[in-house]
Parts: sequence; structure tokens; C-alpha cells
Amino acid sequence: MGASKSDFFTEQQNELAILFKALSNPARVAIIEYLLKVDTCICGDIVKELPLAQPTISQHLKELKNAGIIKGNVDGTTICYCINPEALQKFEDYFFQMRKQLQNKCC
Amino acid sequence: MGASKSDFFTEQQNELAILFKALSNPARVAIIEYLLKVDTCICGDIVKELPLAQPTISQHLKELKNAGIIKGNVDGTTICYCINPEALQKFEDYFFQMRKQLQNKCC
DNA sequence: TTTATATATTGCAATATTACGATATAATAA
DNA sequence: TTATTATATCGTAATATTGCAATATATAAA
Repeated sequence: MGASKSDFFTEQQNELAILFKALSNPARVAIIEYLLKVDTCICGDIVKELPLAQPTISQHLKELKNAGIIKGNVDGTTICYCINPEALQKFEDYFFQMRKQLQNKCC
Repeated sequence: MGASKSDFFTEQQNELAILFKALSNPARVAIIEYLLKVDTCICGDIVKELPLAQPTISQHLKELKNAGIIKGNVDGTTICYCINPEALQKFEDYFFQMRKQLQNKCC
């Protein structure tokens, strides 16, 4: 196959998987870390920073944006990218809920 | 290609990507949610719970275990699985650090 | 209008992931 | 020893992801 059986899982489970997938690649982790450092930047800055070609960076930015982890605002010829705090909140909420449920009753 | 250029990123960036990749599939999210609910269980319990075949569940459990997100203890014929609290802590730490760095200076 | 700059899209090759049937392994029960 | 039970591994087909060269688009500058 290759495709996951998304239809059989809850909407929330699928949404979470999409959020995690967005961060499941070292280049995208690096982009997020860079954005954290500089607050805002344009695509070209990241192309200079990382060892990947411009179309590859553009594609990664698109995936991060589709997942809602970053925002991109058109500003003339350039596009200003920044981290979406709401997405971070979603992650934090999820792990907070997990820790609340966790009973530490291990095998 | 298909392979990410892992060599060009830091060890921490690659490790994080591996952790996130482990949760980037709805079946694995569902397994984690089930484990949170029941604390501990065996592979067969998950096979009954999810709409996936036994080899598929076994493979997902292996991936979660390799990433360090769950632990599995052999107990006779069965293997007892549970969530590894240390992995959850790593995620929490990461998002806490992110929030600390985040300046909310968006475009 | 022409040129330059910034980013996106297309098309494609290499590789990875997902899922499962068939089968192997390993511990216990009869 | 011979089942039985629980899980893992192998092999394979379908699909997804990664990365980039070539090219398209769109804004601004000359």
C-alpha cells in the first residue's frame, strides 16, 4: 500500500498525525529552529542558511504552512514567514493532556 | 531522491525528526491514545482495537519502540507495552523551549 | 518595455512508508 | 512431543516523500 488507512481513524487522530508529520523531517525542524532565532525571515534567507536548493526549501515551507505551523505574508516580491503560536499551543496542549492521563503504571 | 540529507543537519535536529516521525501516522497516534487509556497492554489487545492486521500493528509497535516512545517487556509468551514517560518529557521540554524563545514578532 | 529578483510549480528519479499474507520464532499447555 | 498462542520477520505491491533542474509567475527597478 503506502497510504495509511486514514478513514478508519478519528479526525483528531488524523489531524495530530499531520501536525507531527510536518516536523518529521530534519530540514523542517531546522527551518523552525531558524525561524525561532530570527523571528521572521524570507524564503531566500533559509536557502542561504540550509544546504538545500530553493525549490526544496519552498516545498518544505509549503508543507509547514499547510500544517499551520508557520504563517507566510506576501510583502511585495518577498514573503515574510514566521511561526504560528497557535500551532505550538496545540502541541503543548496535547502533551499536557498526555501527561495528565499518564499513570506511570508501566510493565 | 526520497532520502533526507540527514548528514547536513545536527544530531539533535535528526533526533527530533525521528521522534516526530514516530507520531506522524494516525495508527501510531491511536496506539498511543489507547496505551494512555489502559496504561499497559499486549500487542493482541491493539490488534483487536484497531482495524489493522497483526503484522501491521507489530511493525508500528516496533517503530514506536525504536523511537523510544513506548517500552516493551517480555513476559512469557506475551509482551507488555507501555508509554515511556521520558519520551513525553523530551517533547514537553522541546515545546517549552520553543515557547520561551518565541517573541511573537510575526509578519 | 526590459531586466532583475523572489518565490512557486512541474516533472522526474531515488528512496521510504504502509499494509498484509505467508511464515518463522518462542514460550506455554496438553 | 505435539499443539496452541502470541508476536516478529520476510517479501512484496501500492503509494508517499525527498530533492532538484527547468521553468513559470509576479513584483519591482531601470
